[in-house]
Parts: sequence; structure tokens; C-alpha cells
Amino acid sequence: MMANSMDTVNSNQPTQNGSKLQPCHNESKTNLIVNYLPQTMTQEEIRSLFSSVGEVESCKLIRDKVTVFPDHILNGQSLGYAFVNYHKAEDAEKAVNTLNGLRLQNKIIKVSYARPSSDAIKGANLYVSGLPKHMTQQELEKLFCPYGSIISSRILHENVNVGHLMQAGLEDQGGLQGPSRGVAFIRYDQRCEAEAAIRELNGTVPPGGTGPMTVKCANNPSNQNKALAPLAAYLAPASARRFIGPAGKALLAINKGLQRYSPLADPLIQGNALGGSGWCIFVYNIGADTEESILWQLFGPFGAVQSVKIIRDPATNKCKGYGFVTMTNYDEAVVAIQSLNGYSLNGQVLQVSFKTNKSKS
DNA sequence: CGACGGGACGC
DNA sequence: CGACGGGACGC
Repeated sequence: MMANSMDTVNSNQPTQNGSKLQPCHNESKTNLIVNYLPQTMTQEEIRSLFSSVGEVESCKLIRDKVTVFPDHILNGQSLGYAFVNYHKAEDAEKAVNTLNGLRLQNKIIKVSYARPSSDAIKGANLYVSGLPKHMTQQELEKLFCPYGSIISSRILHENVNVGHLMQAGLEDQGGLQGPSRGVAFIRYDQRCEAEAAIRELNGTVPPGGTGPMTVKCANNPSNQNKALAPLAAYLAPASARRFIGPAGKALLAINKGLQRYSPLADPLIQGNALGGSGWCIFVYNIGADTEESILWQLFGPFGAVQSVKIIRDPATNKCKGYGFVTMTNYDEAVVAIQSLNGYSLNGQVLQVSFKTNKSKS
């Protein structure tokens, strides 16, 4: 089956692009990249696994970095991949042969040679928006493959409201994703390939599309944008605390004595661009003079709120009676909805539910 | 008495 | 189905 076109180019291949000199000590034959690791697997567990094949020189699990404040950087979640460098090339080869495709928990890991690190492979990840909603991953790759070797591609999808399934832990069984958001990532082998794709494709109308798409460099995944969103969750009352992991506890420790902090007043939260990855809640029957801060006050106590939006009449700037709140975590969103639906605000009874797709897309 | 933006950066 | 790095050569 060709379902998995995710890894279009296998990075095991001897670098066809490199008649260039390799780094002095020939790391390209000993250094491996391991993808699709289970979320919970630690660096030590990975090292242990790969040590079963041969002596490991180094092992590095890549983790998200969470910036709490400019002077507090914490290791966050595993990004699901790691680098394992062996002392001996033969051990690396054996690891590829014996560990690639190994099933660990619910994942099939991929073990392949790491491309030599260089500036040429940095910045090769593209963010694409404005794609037709019906475009498939195959069509997407066909559109982008003329400009270089595609390492991976991914179309982002809407969340789909199937809470009972998610709670049963079945979300990994596949098939539950919602419609395309018209947004995708394309990773090329080389930065220059990505740059060529931007030059050639940005602003053009994709096949089957009705308007121009945007093709640009993707943001660096581990940067400060994420910083304050987790903070809102960790400072929230008990409802959210149950879900805190080790990183959250560290955050809590750091934030002791910061009672003063209020997400309501924080422009980085109010104006954030995190929207789209969380659970969007429709809030109806709010008064004409309702402001964003009211929604923050209402929803903040239930957990991590990513964004808040009051819909206004552009002419009068008066609220049209509804707004949207995006929360990060499904469980917290459910509790917020259950708690706030029917709540009386300034004499009006709120109707609160997950957002539906009634818009004129 | 009316009823689901706009822009989107992956867990 | 799934995001291809890495602060540090320093007392």
C-alpha cells in the first residue's frame, strides 16, 4: 500500500547531492536519525535500545523548548525523533537493518542515516496556506516535487468532535481527522530547493484552486511563540491541574508567587496566533457591549485558552451577539462548555457549544 | 427570536 | 499516522 507517502525520500540514500566533502571524521556512516518514536520514550530508553546493537557514542532526543520568560527555557515534549551516533559504522548499519520498522507501543519507528548537518539543510521546511480543501497529499507533492526532493509533507486537518472516541484512546486508530484546513508543510532536502519553490509557487493558483496560495518558510517549531499559552493552563484552577506533566510541574515551581500574572492583560496571549490547533467554542447570546476580557474571565478558569474573539459589526463596532474561544485541551473545553452553557451573563442566558461549520467557507 | 470570524505553524 | 539537531571547547 502506498498510504504512507509521508517520507517521500528516504534519507538513507548516499547523498546524491554531495560530491562535497564530508566532515572530517566520517560521521555520515555512524550517525542515525530515528523518527516516529513514541511520545513517552526517554533519551535513556532510546540509548538503551540502540546499545543492544553496539556501542553508542551519543544519543540525543530532540525536545520542544518551552520559553516561559526570557530567562527560563525548559525542555518540553519529545518531538518524536532522535539522533544516535555509533562508534562503528558496522553497528550503525546493523541498527538500520534490525531496528528500522520496529514497533514500539503504537509507533513504527524509522531508523535511517542522518544527513550530514549543514546550513544547506536548514530552513528547508515550508508552510503553505490557501490550498484547495480537496487537495490530497499526493497532489500536493506533485505540485511541489519539481523544485526538489521532498523529505516529508503534511496537510493539516480540522479537529473533529469525537470526544467519546478520544477519551477511549482510539484517536490513533486513524480516520478521525476532519476536513483539510488548506494548510500544509513541505520539507525539502535542501534549503535552496525550498527557496525555489517559494519563488515559483508563492502567489500562484494551485490546480483546482480558486485563489492564490501562500508559500513561505515555516516558523521554527521551538520558539517563544508558545511561551505563554502553557502558562495560562498551569495557572488555572484545579480543573487543569490534573493534566499537568513533569514539564508543567517545573513551570508551576517557577511560577510560584506569580499570582499577579493575569492572562487577561497579556497582549502576547490576547493577540496570539496559536489559533487553529485547539478546540474552537462558539459562544452565543453575549451582549452588544461584550468585550474580549469577559470571555477570558469566563473561560480562563477551565484551562488553557488560546484565543478569544468577539464578532462585531464593522460599522458600529458593536458585538453581533457571539464570539469564539479556542481552548487547547479537549477535556477542559468540554468542562467549560458544560459549565458555561446556560450561564446567565448580564441577564442573558449564554449558549455555549463547540463551533460548527456553518460558515460560508 | 436572533445563531458559527478570520486566518491559519504540526503534539 | 507521526515536525530531520545540536547553544556552548568553557574553570
